Amino acid sequence: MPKLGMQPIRKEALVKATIVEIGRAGSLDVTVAQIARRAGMSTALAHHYFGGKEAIFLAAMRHILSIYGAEVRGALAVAKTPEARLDAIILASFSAANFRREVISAWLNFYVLARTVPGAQRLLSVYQRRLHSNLLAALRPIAGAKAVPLAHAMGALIDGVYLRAVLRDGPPDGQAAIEMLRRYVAAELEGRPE
Amino acid sequence: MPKLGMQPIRKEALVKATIVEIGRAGSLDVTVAQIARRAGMSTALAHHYFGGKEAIFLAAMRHILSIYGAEVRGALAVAKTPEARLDAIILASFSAANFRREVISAWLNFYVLARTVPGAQRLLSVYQRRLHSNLLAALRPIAGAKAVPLAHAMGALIDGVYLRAVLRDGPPDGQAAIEMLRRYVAAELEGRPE
DNA sequence: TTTTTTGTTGATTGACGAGTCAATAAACTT
DNA sequence: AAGTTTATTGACTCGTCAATCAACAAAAAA
Repeated sequence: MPKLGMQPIRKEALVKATIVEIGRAGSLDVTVAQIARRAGMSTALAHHYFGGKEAIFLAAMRHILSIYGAEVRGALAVAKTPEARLDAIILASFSAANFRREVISAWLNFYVLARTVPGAQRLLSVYQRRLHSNLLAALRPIAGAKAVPLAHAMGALIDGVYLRAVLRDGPPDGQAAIEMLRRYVAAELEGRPE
Repeated sequence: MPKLGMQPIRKEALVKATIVEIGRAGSLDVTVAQIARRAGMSTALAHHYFGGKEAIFLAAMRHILSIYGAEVRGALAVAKTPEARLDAIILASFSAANFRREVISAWLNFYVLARTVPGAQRLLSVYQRRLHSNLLAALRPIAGAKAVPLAHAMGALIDGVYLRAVLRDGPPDGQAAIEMLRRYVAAELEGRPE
């Protein structure tokens, strides 16, 4: 029963299954068989479409980062003031779509993957640079010379909150994370400038 | 030529070798054979002394956390004011001993390990609770009601800085990290209290 | 001196997992 | 209708690795 045009459907199913399985396992120790089973196909088919495990992982990572990127872009598009833009980035970073157990778990493991696989390293760098430049663009008009160090600190803080969310059990608290970030920004901005 | 009292020596060698190997590999995908070879013994001996791979990992993790803990304790002992205590924690967190490539890499991977292995989870929780209570004790007298959220944020920020250090290549910049933390604390504290 | 304890390893086992292949089948092309 | 491309899988290969075992050696205890 070979219906045609299966490729994109299968690939998407595999990518989503990969994220779920990494979330479940809590590590990259996930077999192609597990992923394929969850996606409802044989391991051979998974290999057929992606060529190898690493390619599957990279596709899953790209998927997560692209969703995050799209969400940030969307929120930035409607934000008119620098303050609103900054808040948009914060909100997108901890939105229900991104700040979910499995996604965070996958994201942590992609950090580990980036230590080994150059492709993953590159993807993560892109994400970090984009985050940084978005933060900087929003901060420059309102934070003056503080903008650069503040952007760095915010990036690190966001990553740190993600990291900690993964360890606690129970659902991650996006609202608390958002408040933590807002509080920090407010503290830095209300001080005397320069 | 069985000299006696080898156990502690062998164990220590294995623990150190484990940290090095995890740092090199950038992941927990390290074989017992690799660890044993670096420690200068056979795999069978490694199993003999530790019983299994997981126990070796846990011992390595305990080792890293205990060094960090000792350093914090030492620095706190000589700090007299709350400000000095806070700074002591910051300094210890990014000291030359702890803020090293292999150690950071191992530490990141222990975070991943904690998602799977209850023993690792427990160790990490202990570390986090201790860090939090140390921060809180130092902050309470100088930050008032802000102390609790500030302590949470500092913990997350420290973790985030660690996380980011692992991705950049080249040696991690402890000085920059220290300045980031100090700047953060200063910003939060200089605002009007409460 | 026999026995027990501690140290040590080469060789082996047993499991598991990534990737390949050959084969089957249905759709599209010519 | 014959040929080609796409979809799909069960079975297999090959490598790796954690863990175990049997054996040997030397020190300490009996």
